[in-house]
Amino acid sequence: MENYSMLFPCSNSSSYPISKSGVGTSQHGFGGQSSNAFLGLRPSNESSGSDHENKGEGGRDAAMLMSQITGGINVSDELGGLGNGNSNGKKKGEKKVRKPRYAFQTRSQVDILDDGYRWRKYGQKAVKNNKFPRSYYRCTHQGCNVKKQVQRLTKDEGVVVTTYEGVHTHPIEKTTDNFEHILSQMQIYTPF
DNA sequence: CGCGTTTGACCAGCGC
DNA sequence: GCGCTGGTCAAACGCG
Repeated sequence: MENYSMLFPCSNSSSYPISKSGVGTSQHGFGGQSSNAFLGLRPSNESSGSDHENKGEGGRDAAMLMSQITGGINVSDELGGLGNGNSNGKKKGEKKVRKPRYAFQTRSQVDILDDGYRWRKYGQKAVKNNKFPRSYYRCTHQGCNVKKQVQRLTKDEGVVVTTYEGVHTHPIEKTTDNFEHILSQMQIYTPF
């Protein structure tokens, strides 16, 4: 994963100069943890197999726009009933099916990128080797189980790493005029 | 009052 | 087996 090709090589957005220094996250291992890839994600090629959930409403999904960075990793199955009464979040005996995750980093003053969807924060954790906490968000749309994690890099406080998990099953909720602007800030890497 | 955030606790996976 | 860490829950709280 050392080789991430930049799909959106930071256009010359004047207001948000992107330093190439903070780019090679994989080299630094994201705070020194696993050398695998983004946030410990592993690049894999089985993502194609998960098309049962990849129907992204005509590609409006932000994660799809960002294109895939880290391949599908198997997370906990349908995420469905984690906690609801069911003590065991996972079923025994069943192999866990992970949803593909898409990670990208942006240089932004704010942690929360307004990608047009409504997110509800459901957790925050201090991460090892990182002085900034990681925030966990879930899409508030009914039936949509998309999650995302937002974390700021210790090495470069201006860089925010967002990891999407899953694909939205509904159209975008509000138009984001500044979405292009966000895209212009984005640096995306794909394992090739 | 409804919705979203905060925060501590809990649980499971993984490495040693 | 134990401890660490990441991920999630859920009650309390805040804000519009």
